Amino acid sequence: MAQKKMVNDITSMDVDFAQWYTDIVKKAQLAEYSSVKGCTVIEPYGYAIWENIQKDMDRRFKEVGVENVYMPLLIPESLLQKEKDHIDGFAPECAVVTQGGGEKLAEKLYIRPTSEVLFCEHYQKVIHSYRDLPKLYNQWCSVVRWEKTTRPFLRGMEFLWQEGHTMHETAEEAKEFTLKALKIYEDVYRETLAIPPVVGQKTEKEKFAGAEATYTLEPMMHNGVALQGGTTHYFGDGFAKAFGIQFTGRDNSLQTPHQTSWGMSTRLIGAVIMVHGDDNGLVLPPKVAPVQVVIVPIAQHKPGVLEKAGELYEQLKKDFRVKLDDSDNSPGWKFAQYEMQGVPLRLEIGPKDIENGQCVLVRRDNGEKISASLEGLTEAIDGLLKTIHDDMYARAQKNREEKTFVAHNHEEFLDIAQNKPGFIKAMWCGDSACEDKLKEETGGVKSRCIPFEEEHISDVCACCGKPAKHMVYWGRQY
RNA sequence: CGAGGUGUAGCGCAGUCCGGUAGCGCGCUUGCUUUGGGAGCAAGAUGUCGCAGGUUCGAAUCCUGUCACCUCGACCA
Repeated sequence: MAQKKMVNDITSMDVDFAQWYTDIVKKAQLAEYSSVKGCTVIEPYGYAIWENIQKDMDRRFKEVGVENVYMPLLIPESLLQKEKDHIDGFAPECAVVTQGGGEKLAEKLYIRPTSEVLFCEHYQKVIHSYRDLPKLYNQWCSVVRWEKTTRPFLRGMEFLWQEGHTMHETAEEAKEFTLKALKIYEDVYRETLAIPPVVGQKTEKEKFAGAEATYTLEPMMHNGVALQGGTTHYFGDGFAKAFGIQFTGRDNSLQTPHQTSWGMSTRLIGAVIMVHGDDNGLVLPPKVAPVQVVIVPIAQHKPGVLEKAGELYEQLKKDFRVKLDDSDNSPGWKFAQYEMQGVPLRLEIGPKDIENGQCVLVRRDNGEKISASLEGLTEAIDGLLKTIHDDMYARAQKNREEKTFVAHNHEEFLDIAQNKPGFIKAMWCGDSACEDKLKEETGGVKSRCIPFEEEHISDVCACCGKPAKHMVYWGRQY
């Protein structure tokens, strides 16, 4: 970071990245621990970020015809067992209700780890004709997975997410929608969160339990570690057959629909922290920042200062999310506070500024101070927020590029895995045995995805030397 | 679940080895002075020492158990 460290409460990311992350979560007042391991209290400031992400995603879903619904929290064991791969994948990490109203239950109820089977049970009841398709449903809810290690926003026992579940007349249409959902997610990353993820398909070994194909978005954190930050799945008709979902087709024959599901979670907040944050705290993309501009009056007890600050607040709040901090804390304290909280722009207004008909704008992302005329201030701020977004995106992209390495052979692969944190681009034969071997040899480097834009690095697999089928991104993950 | 570490005021810590009834800094409250990078002075308030047992006249301190959190592994969004 070129920027000087001005906030001392936060551990430097170069000293201890994990501690840095925890410090930000706590100091920026995003979340607090609760008395149950892995279940965190999301505080107002953290939740406001989630609400902004939600609004943005929800709008995009609705633009393509997706409708919101709500499914139950509890899943009967028999229902979960209908699709074998699915229960094999999820049962070990489920919380199960065995008692209710003081009585032992005749059938165990699973707390949803994901809701595929509930959607299927419902779709079986409401899909009868090709005229009922497609069904494009989404729900905003929380799910529970009994994780062994937990971290706020990155891995919790309970986490908030959205899960989309769609049914289509043809395999072709379902496959297309799987990619359409992926594109929406990619747009959210780029346009809203200012993060450039690597996008591609999961290998057979890494795909979702019960899916035919899984697509993924893999943003890179500041320290070179990947985060699986959203997946979309094409299910074929496997679940539909297991649940007896059938419809009468255009040719009057009985057919089975084809299915997709896709989800993104509060983990996105973790990604924002670890992609954009610096040693002074959080750095929020303007599109999701709960406060886009904070007004800090200087020498606020002097006549006219608070009045002017109030006027600016009234003016700016028409176009931006603005906060006026007229508390008695010193200006220095306020600067540090809003830097920790990642507010994109700080507006300082003091007696000297008022005399000159200007104010001082300070960018959180690079610390730049700008004297701005009070004339045309709205336009200036609007332009600055856009520039901040673009610059944040460019920095994230640069970091990803600088921490992406090419391995032409096995030796290079192991050397990079050992010495250079980041993504590795290398050829792969398609055999999951090679994935296992590389993971074992490197102590945790796994295939991230087969990107849509593959490059030709060599003719042979970087592990076994057999003819290569794909170029794969590899890396360590949270 | 394996290995290591930490639990004392809202936060960060000292005190634990060698038992004697609780301390520091920040924050908080009130007042005055301050305000362009975490303000100053003065006066105050705040603790079942993670929890449960045990030893002892007496336990933050010794013993046993237990829980939580953090870091590193294995598993996952």
